[in-house]
Amino acid sequence: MPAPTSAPADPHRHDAKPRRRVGRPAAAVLDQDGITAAALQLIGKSGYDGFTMAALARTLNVAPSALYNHVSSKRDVLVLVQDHLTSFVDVSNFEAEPWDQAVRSWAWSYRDVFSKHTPLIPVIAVLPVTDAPKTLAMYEAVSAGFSRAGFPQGLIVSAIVALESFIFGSAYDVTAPADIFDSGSMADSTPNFTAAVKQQDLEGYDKPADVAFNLGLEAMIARFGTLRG
Amino acid sequence: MPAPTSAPADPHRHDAKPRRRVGRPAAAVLDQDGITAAALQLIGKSGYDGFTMAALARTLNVAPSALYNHVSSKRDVLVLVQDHLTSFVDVSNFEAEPWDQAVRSWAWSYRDVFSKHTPLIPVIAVLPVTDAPKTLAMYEAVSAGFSRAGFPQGLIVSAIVALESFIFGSAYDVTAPADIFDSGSMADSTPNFTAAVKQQDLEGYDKPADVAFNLGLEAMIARFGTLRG
DNA sequence: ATCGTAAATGAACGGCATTCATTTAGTGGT
DNA sequence: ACCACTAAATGAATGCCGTTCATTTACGAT
Repeated sequence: MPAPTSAPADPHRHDAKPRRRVGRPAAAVLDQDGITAAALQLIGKSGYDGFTMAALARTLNVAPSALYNHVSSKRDVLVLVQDHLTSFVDVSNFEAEPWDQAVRSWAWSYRDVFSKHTPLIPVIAVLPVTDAPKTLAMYEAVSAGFSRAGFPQGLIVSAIVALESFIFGSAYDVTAPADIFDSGSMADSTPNFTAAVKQQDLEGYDKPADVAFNLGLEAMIARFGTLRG
Repeated sequence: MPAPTSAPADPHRHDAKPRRRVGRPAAAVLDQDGITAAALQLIGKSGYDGFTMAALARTLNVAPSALYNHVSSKRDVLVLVQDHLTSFVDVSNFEAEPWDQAVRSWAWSYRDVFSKHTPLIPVIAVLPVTDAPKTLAMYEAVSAGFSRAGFPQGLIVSAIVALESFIFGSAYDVTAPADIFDSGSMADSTPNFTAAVKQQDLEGYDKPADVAFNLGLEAMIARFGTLRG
């Protein structure tokens, strides 16, 4: 039976709250840039776990299905975010500084940007550059720098890819827990490794991920430098 | 109305098929090794997209919920698979061959194994070694090799991490589409990059991913070799 | 004026990992 | 020999999630 105070059911009655607007709005409230910005903000606040199409729609005050008028999938949104983030990577030094300095600042900033966005790495790694204009612009700036520095034309892409692979792998490394190499109760059966880990802990001023990144990056810079004509 | 030939509903009647067995089986049909093997086989057949707990259970002739008596999550299964795969990585050369040769064969086999399993990389990269005994065994073999080769104790872990980061990043690279760098209609605005890609295509006998991996790996081997005491 | 279309809604769908009450059959203790 | 305990299965249910679709509406062009 109905609650005593409730009015009888009437499908046509007016609610206290006005009906939510439906249909074409006065001006479009959504576009790809707005979606990208909202996505980036949501990811910053809730991480990639909390980043769902429903949550994204909520921050935009819109129904989830409305998003699909502007993007074709969640992956699409991730691509937009990825491309936007790439514009934060520092390529400025390829214009003024010497080649090795430029590579260094490029690589460090690239790693730093994506170490906070490792879930994008599987997306980037297989994404055609056509779908990511800002990323393409980065490649242009970097390869122009390599070219100007006298790098053999046929090796430029390979060298960039090698550096990029190292950068992506190292971005994961940044997010690893500090005690990831603690062998715990199995220390007895792994004496060499356990000793190496202990020694590293003793010597390390900097964060282990930074030491490893520096080591690999300098190796590549040194060796690739000898390839310049 | 019921179909003419159907018997009246009777909750106690015996079906033609015997009731599915419920409750404790004569002998346990599941264990972690069996789950790991089945998971690996399923991934091989259906890829990581087709790899669901329901599908895994189906291949084992078991209800999905039964899996949770032996693993605590899907991630758990992925960890088991990851650890198993690591035993396919070749560390044998650290015992007989010179250091640089050993690193080479280790790195190539490591990359080859996980290039077919890139969805595991985010799992490995942050996984405490305690949870992956075979992975820990690999680290022991590798760090023993570095130690025997006269590598300074405090740098061994950093060097391995740098190599590993490069390996993981390069594993993604293997899976990238061949025309990933085709700049298409934007070629005009990226002359340097477009030229570099074209030149690479002309010169390349080997697969681009292999050229890049070789380039980076040899850079690291050469540089790290100079650190040995 | 009218017509087409862009852009919103909300209901529905299928799939996913995971949880839970329940059932059963071995195991170990008395 | 009996009983209590527990390991290991079932299947129903839960709560998300990404995505689709019919429907509604208002702007802009003809």
